Amino acid sequence: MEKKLTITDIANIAQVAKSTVSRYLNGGPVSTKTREKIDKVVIENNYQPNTFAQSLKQKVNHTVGVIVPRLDSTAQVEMLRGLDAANKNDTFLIVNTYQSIERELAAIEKLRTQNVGGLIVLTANLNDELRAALADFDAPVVIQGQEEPSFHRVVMNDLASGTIVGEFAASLSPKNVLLLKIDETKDWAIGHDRFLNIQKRLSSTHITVVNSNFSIAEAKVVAQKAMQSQTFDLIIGATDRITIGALQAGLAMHQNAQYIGFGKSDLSTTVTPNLTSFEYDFYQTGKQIYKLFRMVRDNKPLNKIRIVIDGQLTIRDSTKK
Amino acid sequence: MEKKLTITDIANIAQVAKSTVSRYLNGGPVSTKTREKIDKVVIENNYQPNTFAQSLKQKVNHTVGVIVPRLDSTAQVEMLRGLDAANKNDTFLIVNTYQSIERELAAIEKLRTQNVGGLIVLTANLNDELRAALADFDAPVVIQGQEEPSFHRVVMNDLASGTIVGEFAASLSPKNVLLLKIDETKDWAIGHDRFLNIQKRLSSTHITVVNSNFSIAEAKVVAQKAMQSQTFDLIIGATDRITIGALQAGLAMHQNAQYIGFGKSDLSTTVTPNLTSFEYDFYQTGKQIYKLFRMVRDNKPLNKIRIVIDGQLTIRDSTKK
DNA sequence: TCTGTTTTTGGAACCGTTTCCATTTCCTTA
DNA sequence: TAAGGAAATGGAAACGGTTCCAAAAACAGA
Repeated sequence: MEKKLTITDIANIAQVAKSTVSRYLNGGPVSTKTREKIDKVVIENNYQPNTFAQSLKQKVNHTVGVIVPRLDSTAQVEMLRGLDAANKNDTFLIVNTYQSIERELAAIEKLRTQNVGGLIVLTANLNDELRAALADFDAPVVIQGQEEPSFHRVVMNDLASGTIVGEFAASLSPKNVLLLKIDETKDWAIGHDRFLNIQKRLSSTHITVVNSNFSIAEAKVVAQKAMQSQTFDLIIGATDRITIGALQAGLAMHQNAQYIGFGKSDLSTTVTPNLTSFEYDFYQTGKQIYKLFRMVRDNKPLNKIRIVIDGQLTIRDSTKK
Repeated sequence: MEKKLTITDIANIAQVAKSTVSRYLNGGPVSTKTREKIDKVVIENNYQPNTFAQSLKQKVNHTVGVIVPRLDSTAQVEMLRGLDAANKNDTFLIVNTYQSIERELAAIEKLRTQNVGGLIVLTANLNDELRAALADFDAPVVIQGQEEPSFHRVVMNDLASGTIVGEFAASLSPKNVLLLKIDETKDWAIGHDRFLNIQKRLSSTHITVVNSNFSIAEAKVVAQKAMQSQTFDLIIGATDRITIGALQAGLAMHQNAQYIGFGKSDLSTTVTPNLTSFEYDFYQTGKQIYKLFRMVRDNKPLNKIRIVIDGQLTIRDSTKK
């Protein structure tokens, strides 16, 4: 708990000017002799420069704001883990916006006042105001999750995924399908893209589409309501959690259906039956996001860069009668 | 993308001294007339003070490091939500340590070099090195989760909870009980305290104790192994996730048992049967942690403060035959 | 040894705020 | 209307660094 030493203290102890200490710290020209002198003092006193003073003067800073819509999601947490793993020397300021656009705007504003050196936005939903706020953010911005041509971005290939899932679903020859979606105004990628081709491939089948939110509980309620009037033999949920909600409902109501989810959570292999699921590697995706961010910050490319992440279907018990 | 305005710019435009603008910003004495003048300029230019300069000058700094062992836990995420909700004007630097002590030490060191104005540690496990690092951290520290008398802390009343759960368990008159614990060297509060009184109350019953980690998958495997040699009629898990893992195993192996968990996750009401669980309100706990932190930072109390959080048992279908 | 060039160093200014202190302005009251 | 005290204001110094520039030291070649 002792008082923190400043660069001036170090300079005094080492009998040099503080500009020399500053140069020493930043790899400027310093003679071997004085370098050793300062070395000794710095190590002995475990000196750490004050980052605020540094950032005040220097223009770039290595704090990167990360905006996350929700933390109770395996996908998001895995991406954060990927960011951490790929991270070189940045500090991430993680802000959870709880899926609220207002909170997201407030977070951006706050990060702006903190002069963060960049922004990584895991996004579910952009409106014009948000787009504007991000567009004139005064540091590099990379987004994930939505196909927004005006930003550098990492997107999941939901259109292709939908095709794969749709084809597999069709191969099961279902009679009556329940799709548990997310409202497309809440999340276009998941709400719209992910289901577009599923619906196409199942166009000759009877389909019921209902919206849920991301919680297991809500999905269960929504599924229960749908099941009251009909019997389904195939249920596809927008995420694993949603599908598990539906599975709980189905089990309780003794509906003998097959289930398909999206995502990659430990839940899919722990429920009974294990869940067939279209899986993305979110950990690797996180690494990609960081790489893209570095690219953008270092090279300031003129055109927006787009990285696409593919996934794969893993078939488990929930689609084996 | 325009250049950021400084307080000097604002002062010039408004034709006042920058000290006046500063006072205006910080609620000092300013006449109505100049207040209005400055108001206008600040709003028109969307002026935001530079936080680095502020932190440089002010002694307290409003970035608070939050160390979290894992993000894939409802409890932890809820506490973070509580922190956010109670937060006045601090910025949280969330660091996920993935339950690794080395990563936690590294995080503390890094946060120190960033001059954070305090530390909130949601902790599962402290060793001597970690204790030492936290003890001479040069800013207020508050921990949650473990009973460490040398720190300001918020702890869950696991001893009392164990008594309640133990009594309820005894009232079910089980013949053969399986306890799914956490290794006490990994998490003393959950591994030891939570189970101490459960075991006392069930001392006349046959008990099998096995360790798991926090994942559903591991719990399922561990439970399966235990169930291979015996049949249990009551299973108590250290967390809801662990209990759900056991439930999955039990269902698969057609063991007709009752189940009790700990925690407060949406999972407990979505599995079938709904889980009887001893519930803590982690959201409120998060708020308490922040309040304690503010207390400590503002008043620098001489003695360590301890706040105890009680929970309550909620009985659901999993203990109704 | 002297001059000229390069390397190292110290001093001062600056980054954008807050805060202290002295001065000015504004009210009250006599 | 003058005097006194309270409230508002401006100027300057500080916070802990970096950076510019000129001076000093070290080195090189003749």
